[in-house]
Amino acid sequence: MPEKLISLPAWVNRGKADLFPSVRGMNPDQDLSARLQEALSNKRPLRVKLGIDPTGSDIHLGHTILFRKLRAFQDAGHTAVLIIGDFTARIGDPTGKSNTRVQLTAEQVEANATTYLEQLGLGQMPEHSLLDFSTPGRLEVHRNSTWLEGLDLNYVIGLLSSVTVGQMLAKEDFGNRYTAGIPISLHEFLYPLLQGFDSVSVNADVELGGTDQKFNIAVGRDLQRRHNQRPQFGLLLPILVGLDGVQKMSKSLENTVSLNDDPLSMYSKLEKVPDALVRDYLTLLTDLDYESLNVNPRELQKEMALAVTASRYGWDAAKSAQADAARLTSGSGDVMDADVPEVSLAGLRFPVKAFYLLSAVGLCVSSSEARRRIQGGGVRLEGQKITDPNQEFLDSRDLIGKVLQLGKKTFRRLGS
RNA sequence: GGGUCGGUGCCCGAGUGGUUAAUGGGGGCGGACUGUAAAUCCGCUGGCUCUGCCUACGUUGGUUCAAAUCCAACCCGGCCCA
Repeated sequence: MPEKLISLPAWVNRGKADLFPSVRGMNPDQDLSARLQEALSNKRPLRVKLGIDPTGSDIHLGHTILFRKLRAFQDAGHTAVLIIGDFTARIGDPTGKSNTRVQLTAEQVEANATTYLEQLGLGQMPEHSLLDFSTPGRLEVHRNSTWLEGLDLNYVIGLLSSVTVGQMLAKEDFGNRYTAGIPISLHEFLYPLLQGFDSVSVNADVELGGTDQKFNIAVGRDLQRRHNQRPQFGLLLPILVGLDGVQKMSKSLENTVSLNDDPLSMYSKLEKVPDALVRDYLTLLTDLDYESLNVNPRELQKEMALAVTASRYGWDAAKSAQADAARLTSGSGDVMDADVPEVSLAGLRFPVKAFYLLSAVGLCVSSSEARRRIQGGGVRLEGQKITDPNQEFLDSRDLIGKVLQLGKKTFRRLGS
């Protein structure tokens, strides 16, 4: 053993759930550290692929752990290859129940893609940008319709022949659904193949994904081999558990922190994350070192919330969000100068009843719900509990500038 | 294509002619407690500027004073057979 083994850099390892292949040795096809070494000596950056499905318009913290890893590769001099799954999104992945399958139009998909890129930092101030958009050679953005749209049937059949039904059913979620009698549409079998074909199309060296992507990324390796490419490495990161502390962070489960949340909401949500999650959030969403931090669980929550908010909005904004959160929930009613999201009262006809105000302002989705909230004792105006849903406010001057509170964590400042 | 079972509120799941906006559980939300947590306890959980009105049990029609409950057709799914 003349050469000594190189170890994987810390920035690759941080938060890593799985890496394959990961045979320790000098072989750059089997050992990612050797591949990184090779890239360095050949001065040929690796092509690191990450695919996103523009099915929604919001990026949440669950997505950002992948983007952070992608950014780490960029910062180490490699090329981030971002694939917008506009083609696949248009078809609509019918996972789960069949009746809610939403067909997105090309326009919707395009609009989503645009807002995604903006949230990732396109055209934003570089210092809080998730990805590096400005350094030449560090980012490629592709839409997979470019190569998927024109695929002919012969070719598709060829793709299909490369995987067996048994292999598909061995995939955990297909297998579970199959045995549970939950419908699987045939075209869902096409998804892993199309995603794999993306890897071929961009000649990826590494593909990033959540742990649920192992199968798809492995299919990509098979297809690359069939196309005489060097198969990619799969670098898997954990699926972030959402605010409920149980299920994965997902918009449909309403347990997300969105990148677009204002600093106060972001901080407030994060500082009450279940204790068991704080460590994961710290390692996956910040650069802080867990071991070096305060051991008091409450303080840990706060430090984590502060750091995550800061990574998005900067330390000043995060600190003032923290201060506002403390003031708003202390119950002192000292709420006057807190930086609370403002809602306009324009368009309201006075006199206005309390429950109507609540729904008009968007704090409750329906006026029936607003009535219930008030009857349940969860609504305050300027710290003062409102008890009668039919309480009337005669003039907008009675309301403007005041803070309306729903429950413990939702606040709106009433503006003109 | 044939047989068979099934489609109920955010989810699961009762209800098989009449106080049924529809039992129960989960989840969610609000309150108390607390660390703004967990656990626990209590309440709420279709819509409507609401003492009343409206819409709901796959869809559409029908029977009936009255249907989620009966009938018909259709749509969708599971399983078995081809």
